[in-house]
Amino acid sequence: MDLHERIARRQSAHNGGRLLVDREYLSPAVHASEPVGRGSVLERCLDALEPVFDGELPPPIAVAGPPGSGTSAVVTALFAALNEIFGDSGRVIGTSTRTDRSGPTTWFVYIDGRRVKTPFAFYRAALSTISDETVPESGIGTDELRGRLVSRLERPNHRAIVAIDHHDEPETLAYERVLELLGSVEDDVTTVAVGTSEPGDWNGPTVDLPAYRRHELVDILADRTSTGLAAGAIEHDSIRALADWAEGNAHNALAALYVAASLANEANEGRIGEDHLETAMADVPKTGVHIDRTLSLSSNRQKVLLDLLSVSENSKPIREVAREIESESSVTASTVTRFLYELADLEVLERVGLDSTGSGRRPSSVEPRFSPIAFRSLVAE
DNA sequence: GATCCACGGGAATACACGGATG
DNA sequence: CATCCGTGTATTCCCGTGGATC
Repeated sequence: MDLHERIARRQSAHNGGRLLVDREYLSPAVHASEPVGRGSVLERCLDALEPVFDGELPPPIAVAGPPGSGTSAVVTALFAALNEIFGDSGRVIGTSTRTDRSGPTTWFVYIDGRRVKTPFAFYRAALSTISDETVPESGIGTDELRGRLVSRLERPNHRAIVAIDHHDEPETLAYERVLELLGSVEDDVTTVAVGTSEPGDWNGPTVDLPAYRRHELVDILADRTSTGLAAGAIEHDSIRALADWAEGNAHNALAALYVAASLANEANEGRIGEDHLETAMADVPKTGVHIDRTLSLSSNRQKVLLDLLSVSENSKPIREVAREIESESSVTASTVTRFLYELADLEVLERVGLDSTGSGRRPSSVEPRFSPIAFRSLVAE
């Protein structure tokens, strides 16, 4: 966004008296194109990738940090920038950095394990970064796609660095699986494993991210509010309160900010009040999962989640919840039940044991491990 | 026609508990 | 007393089908 655009948004915000200037910039599911407050981490990542600058491939690297510590934010930003410089997408963009460069082509491929879960999807995602031809979505075999990837990488002076993000979450592409899929081109590819922990029996270099410190969280929140909200829409004290509450978890801080802003906006108030902040912090579970985990689900699961939120005031057995959801949707209770168990396996829901009501096995209930208000708002888009 | 894979439903299995059995 | 059994529930698992795309 250039300066004119910023000013225009600010102006329209004042004219319309609107609180939300840029909803997307406030979204906890969207990474900033340039991470705030992670300069030293970026440097350490570049250190680990140093051989690239000499036209070599570095050894496999792990990037690990606790939830909300910015691992994804750092890697997505870094890979986008590096791919601009070292990749060769075939696009005719004559940036100065590009024309100065000589030497081998190195693509920086970012794979989001939450959305890329099958071999077919993996090859497809990799190819779309590496090649500028359009990659079919179906109607073509997985072997065919692998063949295209291999032939592209086997050419001299062509190689790739593949980041596999969220490799240690349930049902995502595991790191070992990616290694298998890359087996036939392993000499031309190196990997970056991004997650909350290193892959099993890891003995390569690791870039460890610490949780954000308080003032860093304040900077992140201030950056988002200055662009996303009308001027003066939030007190600096409120930002500090959010940062304190989030205890280093940037996702939780941003989610609560987003919820508070949404509440104030819906109430047609020009600024975020104390009550909005309180409600927001209560709505975002501190030990929950990233909101993007819910957003990466298929639409029918999201629908079931929405129904669950509207149905379950107090914790009821899964069987009853499923029956109520059945009446609002087109699927049977049996299918809803299975979805709810699956969502619990994905850690999106938490199973809560209930007291036995009679004979038979003890029922359990499910509760969201994400912010309901943020989910409703983000899914509606 | 080929291919991927999301969908959906119900079958199969696991568990809890009380009561019968050895 | 220890174990088995039957019944009722909860949970997991499997697999055929069809939409979308090429």
